[in-house]
Amino acid sequence: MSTEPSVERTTFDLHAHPERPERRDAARNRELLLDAAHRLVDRDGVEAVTMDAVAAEAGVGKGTVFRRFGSRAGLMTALLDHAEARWQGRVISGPPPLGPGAPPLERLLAFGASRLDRTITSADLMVAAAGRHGRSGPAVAFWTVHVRHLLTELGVTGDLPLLAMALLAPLDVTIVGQQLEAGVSRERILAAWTDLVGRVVAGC
Amino acid sequence: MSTEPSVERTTFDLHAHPERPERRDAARNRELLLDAAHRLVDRDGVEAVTMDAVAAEAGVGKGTVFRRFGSRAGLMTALLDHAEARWQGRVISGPPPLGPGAPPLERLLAFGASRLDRTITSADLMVAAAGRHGRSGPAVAFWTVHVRHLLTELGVTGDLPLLAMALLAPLDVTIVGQQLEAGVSRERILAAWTDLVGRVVAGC
DNA sequence: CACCTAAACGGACTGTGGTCCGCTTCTATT
DNA sequence: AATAGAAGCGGACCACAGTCCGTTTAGGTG
Repeated sequence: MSTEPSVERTTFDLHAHPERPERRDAARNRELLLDAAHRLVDRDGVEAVTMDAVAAEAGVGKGTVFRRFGSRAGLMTALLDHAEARWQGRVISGPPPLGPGAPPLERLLAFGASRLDRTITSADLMVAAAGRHGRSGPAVAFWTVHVRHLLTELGVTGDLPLLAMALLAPLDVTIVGQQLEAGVSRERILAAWTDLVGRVVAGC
Repeated sequence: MSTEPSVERTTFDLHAHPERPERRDAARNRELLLDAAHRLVDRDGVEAVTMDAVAAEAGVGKGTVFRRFGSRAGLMTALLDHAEARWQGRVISGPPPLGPGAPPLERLLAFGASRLDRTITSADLMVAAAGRHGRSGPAVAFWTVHVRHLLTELGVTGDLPLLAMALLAPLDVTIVGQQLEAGVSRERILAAWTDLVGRVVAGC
C-alpha cells in the first residue's frame, strides 16, 4: 500500500516524466545502485544480487535501495531496462529485417528470433524481474503492440491483441526456460515458432 | 544438494513408487500437513500458508514440513496435486467432450476451456507452486502429451511436441493472470484461444 | 523380546526481502 | 541569506524460507 515508487516504466514511454523529477542526490544514488548491481551481476551472477549486497557495494543504506526500486524485482527490471530500451530502439528504427523496411512477415520472424535470443541470454534476470505480478507490464505492452501492428499489415483479422499475446507466450522465459531445461535447442524452438506464425498468418 | 525428497510427482505417473514406501509416521505427518495446509488456504488464502503456520497447524516441527515437501513450492504443488489428479482422470476416462468419445477438435477445445478454468480458479496456488524452475514438470508433461495426441488425431503435422507447448503457453498462469489483470474476460481469452486452435489445425 | 540402524523429528539458527521511523539534506521561496 | 517543509536517507527491526544437527522412533533381525 501507500506511496508506490515510480518504478513502473521499463521503457516504452521512455523517460516521460510528468511528475517533478528526482532530487539530485536521489538520481545520483540511483546511478550508484544501478552500477553496483551491474557489477555484482557481472562478477557473481544474478543470485549474488541481494539487496544488502547492492547497498553495500554502492555505499548506501539498504532502505535507499528499496526507496529507489521498490523491490528486488523492481531492481532487476531496472537492470533489464537499459538493454530493453536499446532493443526497442532497434525495432522501431533500426536496420531491417528487425527494423522497418522489410516486408511484415520477415519483420515478424526477425522479431521472434530476436526476442528468443534476448529471452535466452537474460533468462536469469528476467526470472528475477518477474515478481508477484508476472512480467513487467510496459515491456510486454510494447511487444504486443508491435506484433499486433505487423499482424494488421499482414491482413490478419480477429482479436489481434490477444492473438499477439498468444504468439508471444511461447517466447516467454518460463516456457522457453522449461524447454531449454528439457534439452530443446534454440534452433528447434525458433523453427517451431516460425511454423506457428506461418499457420496463424496463412490466410488459406 | 544431497537427498532429494521424493516430491517429483504431480501425478501423471500416479503413485508409482518403486522405492520402499514411507515409514508410517512419515505418511501420517504428510496427511496431517496436507490437511493443515488445505485448512489454511480455505480459511485465509494462499498467502497465509507459511511453513511455520502449516507446521503449527499440523502440530509438527517445521523441519518436518521441509523434509516432506522440500520447499514451499513443493508443498503448493502437493496441494494442487489432488485436484490435478482428478482432473487428469476426467481427461483420460471421463465423459466427453473432455474425455474420450468426442471428435478430436471438440476434445481439444474442451481441454482448453477446462484448463483455462483451472488456471483461473487456482491461480494463486499455481503461482506459489511455480518455484525457481517454472511450472511443475509432470503436470505440464501430461498436458503436452495429451494435446500432442489430439493434434495427431487431427492430422496436424510438424514439430508436435513444441506445437503443443505453443498452444498451452497462452493458458499458462503468468499469461492468463496478466490478461485478467488487464481486464480481459475469461470468455474473450477462451474465444481467442479457440480461434488460435482453429488457425493451427486448419489443414487448408 | 532386545537390539540395531536407517529414517524421521523438532526447533534453534541463518540469510534475505521488506518495513519503519527519527534524522539529514535538498531546493523553492522570500 | 534565511527558512520551511518535502524528499530522501540509514540501519535497526521483523517475517519467512530454508538448513543443521542432536535426539527419538519405527520396524526389521537374532
